[in-house]
Amino acid sequence: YFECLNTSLSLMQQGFKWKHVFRTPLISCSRYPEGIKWKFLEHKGPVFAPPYEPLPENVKFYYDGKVMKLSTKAEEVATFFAKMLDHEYTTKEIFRKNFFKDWRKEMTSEEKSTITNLSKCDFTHMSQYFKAQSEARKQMSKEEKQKIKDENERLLKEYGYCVMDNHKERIANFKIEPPGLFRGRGNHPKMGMLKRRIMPEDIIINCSKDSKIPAPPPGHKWKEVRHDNKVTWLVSWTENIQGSIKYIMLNPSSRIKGEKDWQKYETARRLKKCVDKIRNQYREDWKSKEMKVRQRAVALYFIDKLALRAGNEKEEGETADTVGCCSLRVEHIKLHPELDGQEYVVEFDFLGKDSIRYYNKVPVEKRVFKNLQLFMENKQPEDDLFDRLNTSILNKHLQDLMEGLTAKVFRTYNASITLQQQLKELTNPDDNIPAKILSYNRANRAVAILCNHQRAPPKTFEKSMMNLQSKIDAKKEQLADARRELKSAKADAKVRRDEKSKKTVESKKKAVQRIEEQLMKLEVQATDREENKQIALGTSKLNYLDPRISVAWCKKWGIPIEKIYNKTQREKFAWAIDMAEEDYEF
DNA sequence: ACAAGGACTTAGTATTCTGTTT
DNA sequence: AAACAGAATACTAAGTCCTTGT
Repeated sequence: YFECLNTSLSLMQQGFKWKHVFRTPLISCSRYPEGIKWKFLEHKGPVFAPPYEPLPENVKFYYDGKVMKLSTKAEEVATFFAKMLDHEYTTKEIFRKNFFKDWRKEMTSEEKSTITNLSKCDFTHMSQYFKAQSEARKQMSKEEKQKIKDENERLLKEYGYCVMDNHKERIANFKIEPPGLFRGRGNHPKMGMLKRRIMPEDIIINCSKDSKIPAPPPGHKWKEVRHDNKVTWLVSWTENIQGSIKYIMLNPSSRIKGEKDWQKYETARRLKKCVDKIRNQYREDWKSKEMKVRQRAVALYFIDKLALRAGNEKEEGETADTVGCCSLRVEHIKLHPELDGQEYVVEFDFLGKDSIRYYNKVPVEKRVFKNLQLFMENKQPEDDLFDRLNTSILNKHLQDLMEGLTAKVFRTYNASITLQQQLKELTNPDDNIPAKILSYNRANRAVAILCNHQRAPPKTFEKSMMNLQSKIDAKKEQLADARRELKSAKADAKVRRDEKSKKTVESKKKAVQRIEEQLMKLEVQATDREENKQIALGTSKLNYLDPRISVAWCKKWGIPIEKIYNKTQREKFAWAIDMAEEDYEF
């Protein structure tokens, strides 16, 4: 499939146009021997962050009330802080401590001996300068803005694409992350640390031997050039906060990402075939003599039922304290033999990925409840709930149950199956298109809730809700007016009985209908938005829902695909849009 | 068997773009 | 033309899971 697609695309890029392209889905993804990701790879290397531009002389930094001229290096780091001055981060103790420590490392020995207390540093002038700058940027003339746009386009054209196996592919992140202050999420012990500037000497280039190897910037050298076709990345470097590796990789629309995505959903569909067996198995295991097996079975039950993440162990003090299923601690759950008329309720309260809170009260089966009581016996709140279990034990077990099965497949499977089933349940054939789309969004929302995909309510939420409401009110009045007009036109027509007044009645009728439709659309919009206040639909749409389900649904109900997927999403899911027919079953 | 390293997916937020209203 | 709102995109952190080395 991807072979066909890419061939037709690349020919079109050369300026040709087919009369029509028939695409035949192939069953197998990979044309390569095990582990080989490509045969040819050529690219231009990364784009580096622009060099630091020192502040103009009139922008001052004050220490202890006195003007102080900073060395270039110290000044650069100071500007990072100044740019964040309005942010809550800069009031947090850990942030300030980490920042100050790293800032001092960049100072001259003179500066170091003078600047000993962050509270005595006054960045406000610098901050004002940056605010003025960004204001000025907004006020730029059309021509100036166009110039910047053109330059960005040139950069994208030159560095934003690579050639992988005869096909020109878009690169996802060809720009190297600029230096700045690290902003972790949640209560991160490293917040405020200096993210250092990445130089060509830090960069490993990956490309094929027979390609044109990208040239480092003048006067610089790459750290290494390698030719590893068992990986998909083009560029990598080691970041200084966690010491982890960062990569430049291809866009989701690329063959290599698309195939992988497809494969992911095929694995989840294989799970569909054996999930009943697996569920029976873990139910049996709740009774096992071995504690390890019981813990594994209860954890798997949570992963399946609640779509929890696996929960790898994390190094203490290196990251925010967050957990997943296997790393749950005793303090994260409460057992209620009875709660609000329900039996055996488990109350979950913990911080998951990105420090997003997971809070849920779930009635569970009696056996699970009894097991949990057992696991919690004689333990402190900070002890592991599943002390005989970790993700590698769990995944090894899953591998035995089904080839390619890991904990995260359950999330994909449950998300996709929920969407499919919710769509079946919620779609009303008699609804018009906006109402059907509302149903789609509700199905999507059910998944987002299952996966606990949250967002901060937009700052302007209340206001925009009020705006919408006043629009609705106005529309209602308009409708009342139109109805009145229709009524009088009807009465008029009854008296006069001529063609002209009949026509007037018809047109008034149409107007009423039109306004009714508009009103309904607005009301649907309001409901949708209200229900979506704290829920993020994007993540599940992009990562968990088999796109073929959505495509099939659109085809079945005659919904234009553009109503469900925007341009980027259509590019990512091109394979599914072409492949799925209206009878597709996940 | 276990820890560290490596590669890749998933995640929420910040910024920019675009179209509309004032 | 400015202001605004919502959508789209950019950004990069934070997970999962596999591989490698001891």
